Amino acid sequence: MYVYNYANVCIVLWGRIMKKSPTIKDIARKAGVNISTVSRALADHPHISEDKKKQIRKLAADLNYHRNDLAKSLRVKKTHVIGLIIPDIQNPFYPSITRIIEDQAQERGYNILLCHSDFDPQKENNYLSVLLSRQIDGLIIFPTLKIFRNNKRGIVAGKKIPTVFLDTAPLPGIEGNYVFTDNKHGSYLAVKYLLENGHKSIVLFTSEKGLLSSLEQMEEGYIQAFREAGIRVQNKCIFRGELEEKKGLERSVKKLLNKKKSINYSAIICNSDVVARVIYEQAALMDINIPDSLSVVGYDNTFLCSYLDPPLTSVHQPGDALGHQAINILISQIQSEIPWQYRTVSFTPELVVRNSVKQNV
Amino acid sequence: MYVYNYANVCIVLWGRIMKKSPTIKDIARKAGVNISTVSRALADHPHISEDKKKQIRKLAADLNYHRNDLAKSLRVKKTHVIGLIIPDIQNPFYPSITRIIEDQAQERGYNILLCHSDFDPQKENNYLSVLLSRQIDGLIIFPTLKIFRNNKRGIVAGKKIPTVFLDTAPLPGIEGNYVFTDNKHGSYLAVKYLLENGHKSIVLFTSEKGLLSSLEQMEEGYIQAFREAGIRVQNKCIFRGELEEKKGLERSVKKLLNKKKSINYSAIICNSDVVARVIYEQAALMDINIPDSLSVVGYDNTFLCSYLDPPLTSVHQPGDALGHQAINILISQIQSEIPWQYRTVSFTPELVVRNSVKQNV
DNA sequence: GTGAAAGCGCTAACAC
DNA sequence: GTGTTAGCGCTTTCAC
Repeated sequence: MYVYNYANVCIVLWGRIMKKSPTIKDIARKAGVNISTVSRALADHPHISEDKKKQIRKLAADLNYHRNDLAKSLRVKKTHVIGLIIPDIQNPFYPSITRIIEDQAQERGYNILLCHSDFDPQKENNYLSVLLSRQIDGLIIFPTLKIFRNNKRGIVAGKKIPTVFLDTAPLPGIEGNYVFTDNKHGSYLAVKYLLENGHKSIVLFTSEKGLLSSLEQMEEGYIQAFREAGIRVQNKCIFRGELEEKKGLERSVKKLLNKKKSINYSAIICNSDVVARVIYEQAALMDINIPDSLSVVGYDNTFLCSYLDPPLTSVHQPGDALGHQAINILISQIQSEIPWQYRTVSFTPELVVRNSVKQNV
Repeated sequence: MYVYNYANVCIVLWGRIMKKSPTIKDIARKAGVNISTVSRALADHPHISEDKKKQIRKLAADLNYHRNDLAKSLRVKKTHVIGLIIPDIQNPFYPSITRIIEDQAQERGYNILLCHSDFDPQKENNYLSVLLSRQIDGLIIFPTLKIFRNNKRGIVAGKKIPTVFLDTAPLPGIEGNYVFTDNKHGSYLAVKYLLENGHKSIVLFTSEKGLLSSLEQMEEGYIQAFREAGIRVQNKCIFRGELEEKKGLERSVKKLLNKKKSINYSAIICNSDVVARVIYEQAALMDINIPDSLSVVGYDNTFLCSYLDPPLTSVHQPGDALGHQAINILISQIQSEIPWQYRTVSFTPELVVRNSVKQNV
């Protein structure tokens, strides 16, 4: 590719003459004023005469001028870009959160860099590194727990970028804003409901230990509900599957359903509606009837619930509210001119009963 | 906010001493070399001795150095950022496309700025302007048709940013890459299938004239199918609803269903599965049975289809393939060192038959 | 193999 | 009210 600079106006590219993007310098030359005057006029600075402002704005429009935000950001040390790291936009829990975050951000002059982590600490770390290089003003993340262990004095902590941790209970010693659902209570509700309906052997579908705060919390709630009922929890009823990718999830679900012969559980509590969906699919293939021979409780209460057959009983997480809080808190911190007091917002989940649990076993 | 620069190492902020992000200058000073040496070492330039490289890399890691990409981008005139403008991530057609685009981009060193247009030309324009200011290297957009009329010599065209137009048949005189489904054929298939099943009065649910290329195409296919069958199309069978926002869509659907008494149509062809879903919802409220008193054909063949009751017959659009093509073409153009030959890729849709159409009327 | 220096486009402190 | 100028952090050309 051959590029020649020609009088600061054109570039000869591939033999064709193309316009170089105009800069304030070009506008200044045409208007016969200094570049700082242009800069001020376009920023609607008070001490510039209205005439000049009008003239300069017209010139800018005529030239199809667009400010180079890179230069501005480099200078003022603010990018108005927010990094958003979610597990996977294809999980129906995330689109509404993403949409709300983007809408609010846009309204307040920020843009969103979208990243998918798949709950994979390594992907998460890579993105974090990229986002820091890009000088994001703030970060919203559904973090794995490893991020805290690996990066305590590392990426997030070291750079002190305003951060909202979503779906994570506060971690001792880690400063940051936390917005989450009380997942301990969520699983507690699910277990309690199942126990009340006579279920005894209830599996909790979760992941490898120490992956996600929300899952650790769910385990606690699960255990607590049993304890309150005076029932001992068997270790094998906590099932650790692979959540990271679709194939892995299917494999795990198959494995779990095969175990039904040995451990005769009657119900599964999932950590998301997506897991429940896979259970429905695999159960159908194995001729296991839901809810007659297997009860299922989902998590998130996404619109999948009403479309599944039978409709899925699920623990409602207020996705919209989580997104709202996250973006508002983040922008507040970014724009705060006084020392920031970190916020923790938690929501209480509710059980939404549909028809995937067998009554009065 | 009071900020003091102190020896280029620390900043006193809100009374606390905070580390300023280290720059290559800091590394250079510590290593006792010139900043250009550091720059070269970190870029793995060939003419730097291995010893120095090692030393400098270690120093960078120790300082938790992250290159300032703003400065780099400003200098090299490449941001490695791609703008993605989609209507709404909450429509289940878009998450998989988005995911694929982001994945491929990330793999090749690009990041995605996510924008929601809601098919609103004004929002679209605003985002375009923002993205240009941000100096994106490329753009993927589901455009409204107005963009072409308003910006022929304007935003997109004027700046010559590599662009992939998604879901739009090529527009005469507008250069760019086009990736789309042959929606003319899609609606043709739907009408043909309905006619074969004895339906006579078939409504096409579309939007205001001239909003989207895909909808204009659908109209053509719709008309063609009738013409081939020797049936005259009545104007009132092309229904123009509001797609932009949820409330508007519901209102339009209600209006259309109310018309069933006057125009006794037996089937509706939707321009998306989401529209079909709203029809299902409203029909249920109005005690209209699907498919007995109303047949519905969806569009996109998203996973909604199998979850709706009865399962929705829908025209399949290969979302994944669209996303794949779009991002690959875009990055190819961005990285091309020779004059770019614009590409047009179209996919042929298929009708996926389920149970939402009454047979042999 | 390494250093010196220019400059990307912009803002803002300082001058008048 | 407007001009001059330094400098954000980086890459890259040109010396040596």
